[in-house]
Amino acid sequence: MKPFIRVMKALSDPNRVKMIKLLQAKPLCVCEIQAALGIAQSTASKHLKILEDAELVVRFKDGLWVNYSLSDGSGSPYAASLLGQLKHWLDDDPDIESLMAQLPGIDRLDIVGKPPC
Amino acid sequence: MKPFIRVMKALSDPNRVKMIKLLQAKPLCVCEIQAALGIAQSTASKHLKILEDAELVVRFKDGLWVNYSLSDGSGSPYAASLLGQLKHWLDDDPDIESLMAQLPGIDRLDIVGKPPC
DNA sequence: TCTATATATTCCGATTTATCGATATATGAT
DNA sequence: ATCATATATCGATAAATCGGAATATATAGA
Repeated sequence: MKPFIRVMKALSDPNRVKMIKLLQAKPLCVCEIQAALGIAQSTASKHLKILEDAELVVRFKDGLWVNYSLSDGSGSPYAASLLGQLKHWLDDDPDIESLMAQLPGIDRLDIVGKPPC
Repeated sequence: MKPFIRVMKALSDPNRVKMIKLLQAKPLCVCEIQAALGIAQSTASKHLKILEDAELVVRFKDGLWVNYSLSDGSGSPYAASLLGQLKHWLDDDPDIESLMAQLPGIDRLDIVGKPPC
């Protein structure tokens, strides 16, 4: 029961669902997700932990960055099923559409904002 | 987004998931569900409203009783998908097993407890 | 109409959840 | 070793959620 509830709870928050949709495009680091959603860094990190605990996403470090990507679902049949459905669900949702539209402009190297010249 | 979130939230509570599993066996009235779960009547009624708003269950009145049964899913693809999966999910969960085991002993006519003789 | 009963709604306290700012941790570079 | 930076954790606050008791609503029967 617990693992199932964990997956449902994880997908009960709009920001976390948006994270899943973002990660369908490509793996992203915390700061990119944070920028795409316009939320505080601590908030993004906590949401990602909840998604990870539900086995919906996996994390792998790359130097200073921590990248997240969708889980392959092997750890949880509930996560696997929902991830599969979410591949086509919500694609025509206005919030999701505008979110995905701005994703190409998001790059971890632009976020810090290095001073010119 | 809202309809999807509603379904996920509805299935994020153990008591509501148990209600879905109970209704897989047969339609039940509020008092039967309340008795099976051992919760207050107002609590049962409130949970059922949340499930109904998510289009996971439907209600039909029969005199003084209000019966609930699983939705056919035609109103929400999210509800339809989750209801389909829940047909086989959690069947071996200890809580669900003991819950279903006591279901045959639950009857709306026994709940009121008519005096003997 | 009055009574009894099954359900819905309201009210309230307790717990959880979402969010952010501040701080701690970890890693790469100097 | 020190510094800078990306991320995680902690602390606090506001909002949402869950539970039950009390009350309101609706319907069947006398």
